[in-house]
Amino acid sequence: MKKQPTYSVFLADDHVLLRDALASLIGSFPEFHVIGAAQNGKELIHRVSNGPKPDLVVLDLNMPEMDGYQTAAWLHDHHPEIRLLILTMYDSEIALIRLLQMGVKGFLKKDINPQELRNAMLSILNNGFYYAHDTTGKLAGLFKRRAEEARSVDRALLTSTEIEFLRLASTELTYKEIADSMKLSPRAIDNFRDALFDKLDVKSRVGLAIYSVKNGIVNL
Amino acid sequence: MKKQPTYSVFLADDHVLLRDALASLIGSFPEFHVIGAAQNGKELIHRVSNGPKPDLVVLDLNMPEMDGYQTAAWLHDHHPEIRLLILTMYDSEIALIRLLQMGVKGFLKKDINPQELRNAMLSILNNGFYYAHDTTGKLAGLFKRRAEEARSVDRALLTSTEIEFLRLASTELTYKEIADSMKLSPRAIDNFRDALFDKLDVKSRVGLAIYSVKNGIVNL
DNA sequence: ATCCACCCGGGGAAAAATCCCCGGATTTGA
DNA sequence: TCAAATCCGGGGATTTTTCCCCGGGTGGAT
Repeated sequence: MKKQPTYSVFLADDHVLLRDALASLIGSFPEFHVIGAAQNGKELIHRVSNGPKPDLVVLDLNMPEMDGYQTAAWLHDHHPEIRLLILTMYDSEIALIRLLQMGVKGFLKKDINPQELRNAMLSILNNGFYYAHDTTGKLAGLFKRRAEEARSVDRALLTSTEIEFLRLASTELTYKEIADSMKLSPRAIDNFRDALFDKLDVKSRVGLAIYSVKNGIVNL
Repeated sequence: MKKQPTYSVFLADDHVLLRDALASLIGSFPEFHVIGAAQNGKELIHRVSNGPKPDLVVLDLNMPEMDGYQTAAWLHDHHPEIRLLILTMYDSEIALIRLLQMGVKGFLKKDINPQELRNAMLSILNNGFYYAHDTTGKLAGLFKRRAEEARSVDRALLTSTEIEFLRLASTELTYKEIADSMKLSPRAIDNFRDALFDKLDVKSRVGLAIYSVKNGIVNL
């Protein structure tokens, strides 16, 4: 029997090695105990639905089968009391805001040291949120712009249609085929492309594809 | 003092968490001991040059600063007696052959379990090589084709010019700008593009870019 | 020497992508 | 209710990409 209560944590990451490493690392923190680990969002949801609810879920953003975005959305809808910490390969303003809206309380790039992870988890549970230093900088820039012009935040967001378009633009389909696939006219596709060129600060379709990969919109 | 000799291992991976996990995992195998770990190829080379030489180097293919390809080439040139095990995110026939020519004795996808890693390391040191099951399949297909038509292996290889082109094709430069940058005529660029479309089985520039990302030719 | 693969380069044409112009419908918020 | 923003869509023009045709040079292997 323990005197002080510890937080329960559930993990999801598709890499066995990293998952095990995270599990044993988190288990070594006196404040936490790992109650389970899954290799994708689908498995996590299944096991959380049919088992004990963790205080905190640590999610890899880039997973096959069901990625961090989808999983975060589901958790936010069905178990809003569960805190979320997202691990990402890369950080981008847009990915960040998208996650914020899904009830994510913290982000961490994957190249972290153990102490940072512990700080993040404790901060989320005690303060309700956690932002790494570089993340903070991005957010600060964002809110600063929001003060200047209110539409900045909206501008920085991607709609689900835009995301769907980005996914298709990262394939070998032509815009015409993309239009068919999305049941839109080629003209509408033109608008999405141009809007995204502006929004994401790229100049060509290759730029869109690279952006999508970097931000986990497409999984390789 | 130990009765049985153990193999010395040096690690290189840019992710702290995974690097630490690998180090402690490998250290727990009775046959191995870790003599060092670096976060990129540059650091690895520096420390191997000025320190003890390991029996085996375990390398992440996708590293910033100096990636697995470059590092493998350097090791092969300067310390050919050191065995190499490469960890990759994705496996592709072409990346594989490229590494084979650099003296790499083994490949492993990153989503492995601990036992597989140990088997791989032992196999490389005892038998001189290691191929995972899926890798074996790819190689088998390759050698089969080689028997049929000798040029298959050459076909499957990328020249350094092609790699340079792929790198530039994964940016927002136009082909004309790429031509300038490579000091070639736009026509020559056309040839590279068409040859690679055929070789890599893609149909558009986006396909080239995605391929390059998947195979670590470009680092994000 | 001869064959082969590779590298470099050209003309021309079709398709795709990029970039302007524009209006109407719907939604959102003041 | 009115204004602003967003979404969808069209016309038209330019640039870029893609796809054919073609030959010359070079270096290695037989």
